[in-house]
Amino acid sequence: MSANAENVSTGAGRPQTTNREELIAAAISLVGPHRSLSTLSLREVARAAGIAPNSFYRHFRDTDEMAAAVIDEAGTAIRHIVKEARQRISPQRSMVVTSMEVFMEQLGADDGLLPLFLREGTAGSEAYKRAVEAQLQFFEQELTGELLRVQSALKNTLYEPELAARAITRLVFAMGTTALDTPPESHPQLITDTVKMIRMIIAGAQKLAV
Amino acid sequence: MSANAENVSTGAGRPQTTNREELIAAAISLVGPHRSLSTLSLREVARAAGIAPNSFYRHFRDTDEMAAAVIDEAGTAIRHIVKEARQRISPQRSMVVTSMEVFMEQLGADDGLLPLFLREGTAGSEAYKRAVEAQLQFFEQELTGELLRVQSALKNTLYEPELAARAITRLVFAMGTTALDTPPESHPQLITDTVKMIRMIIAGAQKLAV
DNA sequence: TGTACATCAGTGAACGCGCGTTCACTGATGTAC
DNA sequence: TGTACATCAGTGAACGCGCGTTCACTGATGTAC
Repeated sequence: MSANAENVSTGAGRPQTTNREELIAAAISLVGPHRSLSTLSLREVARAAGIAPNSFYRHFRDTDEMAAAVIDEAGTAIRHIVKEARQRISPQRSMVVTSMEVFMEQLGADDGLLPLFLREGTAGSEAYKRAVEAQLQFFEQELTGELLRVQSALKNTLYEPELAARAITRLVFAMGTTALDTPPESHPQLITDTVKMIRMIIAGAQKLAV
Repeated sequence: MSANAENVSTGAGRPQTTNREELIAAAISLVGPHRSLSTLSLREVARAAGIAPNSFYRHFRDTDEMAAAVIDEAGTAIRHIVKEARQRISPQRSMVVTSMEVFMEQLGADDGLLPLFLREGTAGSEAYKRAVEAQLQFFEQELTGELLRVQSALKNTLYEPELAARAITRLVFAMGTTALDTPPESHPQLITDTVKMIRMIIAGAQKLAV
């Protein structure tokens, strides 16, 4: 996906003054928190990146290929964020609350990668949706493991832990999508609400296991 | 919203051979289960309805106004479906299972109104999203009432019933959106999974109430 | 009953616009000799 | 060190297309007289 991402000089040729990364950045800044990638025009992206429209073809076959690269980048970035978030989790702080905080933090982050990701999972072409779905399943697996670890430490068992993880993941993403369209003042309330919902799911999975 | 919906003859004039309803129907058939209303062009809709492009203006100010009418219609239709579904609920059949069945039935229905509704709630303009959000809150209220009724009959109490209703609603819509992009063979599995998730939420709300 | 008229859905032609895409070209670079 | 050359990102001009929108027009109808 990123064979051409580095400014490699293999042999000869005029060096790139614009590269794929810059076009991707231009695309991300253009879509902002509310537009969909599929509404971007080639000329618009080229304009934002400061190149002639036809120069776009030096980097991508078409806008679909660029959109795939953008989603790829967003997925990578989000995986990295999740990894980082896991290191914030400590015995003192609830995993659920910490994760939600990180999630909402990222919703408002300047790079806008999480909003982009949430959006393309529901709008966007088949290919985008598949990319997002793959990431979601990755999160679900991680969360399943995390749930089992915590619960077994507490000597609890869970009913269908994969389903519980799936419910939590989908719910959080749904609430996150809602948050995109509500003012930031309402976000703390949204977080506490979502945390309560997650607690219901976990409590229910415990209860049904008995 | 539907002042001109009937073929009223007030005074005089050439009678309509095409009306708003036909344009709305054309729009619905064009978007199908996967396209978004916002990608429809005026000319495309006019073509599908068999009128000249400029005739479109006899019925709607622009495509946005038509889209609003489409969502309005979808909302009305879905409210009607919900009402009908409630009559299928009996002491013998679980409310949760019955509702999910109706929901999935509508996902595959020919008119495609529910898919349209799910889609515009996440894609689509601000105005569409507000329309969908309003319907969602309506569902949540209904479900809260339903939950309280059933649980009090069972001598149970619930922790934050509104939140439980909200979690269930959002989860069902999220799973429904997923179902739109998966083959029908996988739908039975999706239904049983979603039913289990709903049971977790209800069980959790019961447990946390103690 | 007959006629003039207002109403109004629908029309064909035309407009300017942004779009994706193509073409032949430029010119800076690293490499081979 | 100098020169010829292959490479390749970037360019300006041009294309045909579908779009939203406007204009002046048509013609079927119900109503007033």
